[in-house]
Amino acid sequence: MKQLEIFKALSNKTRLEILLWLKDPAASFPEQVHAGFEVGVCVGEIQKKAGLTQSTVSEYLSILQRAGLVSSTRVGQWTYYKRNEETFIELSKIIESDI
Amino acid sequence: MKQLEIFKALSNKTRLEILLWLKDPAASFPEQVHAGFEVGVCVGEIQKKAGLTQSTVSEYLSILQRAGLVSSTRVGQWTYYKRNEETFIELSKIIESDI
DNA sequence: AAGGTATATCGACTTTTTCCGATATCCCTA
DNA sequence: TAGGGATATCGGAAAAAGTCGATATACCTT
Repeated sequence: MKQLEIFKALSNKTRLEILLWLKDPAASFPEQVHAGFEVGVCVGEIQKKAGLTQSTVSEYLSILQRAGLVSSTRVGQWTYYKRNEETFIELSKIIESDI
Repeated sequence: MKQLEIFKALSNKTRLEILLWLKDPAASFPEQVHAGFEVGVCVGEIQKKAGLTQSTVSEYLSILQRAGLVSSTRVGQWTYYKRNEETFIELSKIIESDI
């Protein structure tokens, strides 16, 4: 686990918000037409909620993904992102003992 | 607890190293002449070990302090910094449940 | 095959962070 | 109270991150 990359990914207000939204997609986003929330939430929905441009949000999601905090699944023309809970658990342990 | 500020403070290689060194000062620094390690480690020792300028290290320490990760004690002309373990514990809990 | 929609990538500009040298402040001792 | 040592603060140059609009790519539908 590359802690530094994770902390950098978490050092941005919008990215922290995205992670929170993804914690409870049903509460945070309107119903998705093309897939249930099990696969995650598509970029477009996240973008609308974040209020930044499509390119910025896409970039943010790949920063979160490179840090291992989310993972993505492509389904048709949509890419769905969801949280990677194992990374959060690992991170919490690292903070308890390795930092 | 201001998570964003904490994550920013942790987003730097040298600052992470400093926190690690402060975890076991006796193993990381030469014996201090003017005080035992209970009060912390003085800026000069940290600076030597970090290999950056005095001003940079002083600045880094205050970033860590503003984030609540370390605290300082002035004794004579020395300022001793030590870890604030409660913040690390809190942070680990926040990651488990609030992020 | 063509057009449309969703996402990713690129290039540019702005803002923030990194890190330095110089200087100021604080405190000790002669 | 003057000089010296330790730390803090200031101002700036360079590098990185934030953010955008434009364009490319991928895929779906007709």
